Amino acid sequence: MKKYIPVLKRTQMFAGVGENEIGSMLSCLGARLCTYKKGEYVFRQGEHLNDITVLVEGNLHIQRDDYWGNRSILGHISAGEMFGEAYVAPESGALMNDVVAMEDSAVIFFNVNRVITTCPSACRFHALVVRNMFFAISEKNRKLVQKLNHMSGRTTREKLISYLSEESKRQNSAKFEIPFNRQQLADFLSVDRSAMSNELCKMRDEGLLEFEKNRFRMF
Amino acid sequence: MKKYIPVLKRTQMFAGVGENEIGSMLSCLGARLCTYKKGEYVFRQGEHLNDITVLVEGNLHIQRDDYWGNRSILGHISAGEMFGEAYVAPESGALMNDVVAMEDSAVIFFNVNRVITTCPSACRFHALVVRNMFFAISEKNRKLVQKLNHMSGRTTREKLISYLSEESKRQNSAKFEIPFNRQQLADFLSVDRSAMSNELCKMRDEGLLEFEKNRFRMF
DNA sequence: ACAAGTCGGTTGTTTTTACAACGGAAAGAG
DNA sequence: CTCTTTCCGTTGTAAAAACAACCGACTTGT
Repeated sequence: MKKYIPVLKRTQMFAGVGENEIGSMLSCLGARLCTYKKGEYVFRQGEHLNDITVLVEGNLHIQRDDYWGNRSILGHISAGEMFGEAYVAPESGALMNDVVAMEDSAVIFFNVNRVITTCPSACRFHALVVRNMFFAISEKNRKLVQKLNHMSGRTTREKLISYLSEESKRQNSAKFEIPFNRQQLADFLSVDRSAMSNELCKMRDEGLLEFEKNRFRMF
Repeated sequence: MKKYIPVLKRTQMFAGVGENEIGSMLSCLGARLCTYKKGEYVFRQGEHLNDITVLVEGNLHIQRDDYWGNRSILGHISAGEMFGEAYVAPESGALMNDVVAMEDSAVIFFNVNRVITTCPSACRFHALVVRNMFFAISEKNRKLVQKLNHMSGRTTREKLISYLSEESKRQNSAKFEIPFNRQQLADFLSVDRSAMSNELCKMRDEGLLEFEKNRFRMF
């Protein structure tokens, strides 16, 4: 497990904690290392989680099968990312997705109760980890709500307006750049790329905005 | 503030904490009570939050204006609900929405740093509050991810399949009930009610499922 | 320099959705 | 019981999106 401490140091969870401290916290946090061969399941649909996990090597797919067995990929996790933190609440019930190793991978499990209960002894940095975790989930939450707001528009135009308005506010300027190319933006908003491209151009022709590549300006 | 302790006792945040303990924790958590007349703003777009808040009386709207000033209602908060917890991370930036009192309301603010840092002295129940908060946002996170998955389908049918498959899995049965009527389900999935109703009937005619009111059965 | 690949815009067709309007069944109120 | 309201299915039409296919501009690698 020691060899992965440098990876852990760069995670949100351990932000601001030194390598030595991480090393001494591992047992306190109930850390366990598991490795998976390509194709093996890290989690299966129906399991109950009690651990927050960090992928320290490899990469994973989150996938789901619907009632009739049609599979879809919901996301992927790459090294340094945390996952499972949304399923650890006692009331959250069974996991609905599978998590599968796309290549040989290594995962560290942290018992959630050990993580969020600061030990009275030692562990000077435990409170910082709790804080990091809390803010990480909180921030993830915010992003999800925002994305949900963008996606709740009924038309492509509504979604674009919602997203671009937000980005303009966030960057506090009518001129701003977005971190997506067209395909990525379309995926983010769950719309068809060409239809979206079309809609953007219509909006430009109507004088609502201008753009060039990922640089936008609104009027 | 004391008069609202019974309300606080019923919140997620203080689940399992007695009224006496809540009373003695209030100062430790940096609690402040603010009241608002109908129409007043609790938060304004552009503010930075450092508090987790609980609405203890009245009800609030979350609303947003797009770049050209078109207002939309994103949600509402009723007594006992917690809000603002998604915006307290240092990196989360300015609030993008307004929160407005729909009737005379009372809100209790808790400083987030005081909440998530268990005080070394007293406060036997502080650790429980941290745990409650952590699980509350974790669970909210899970629900958001799930809803996002349902909404990322391109067609009404895809959204329905995603939602109903999930519900079937969750209730572990091909027969299950949903907690929505048609209009609520349509709103949840961000589609038109009549179009959705239509699609459900098509799926029924194709032999994929049966339903009656909010009772479903899948084949 | 050339080939291959990526990216973004455009167009036309088909499918799907939103929207509006209506009607019947059921539930609830007076 | 009757009136009103709510819920849900149905239909038709107009609007919008998905989809597929194509093109030109740029990049990248060889």
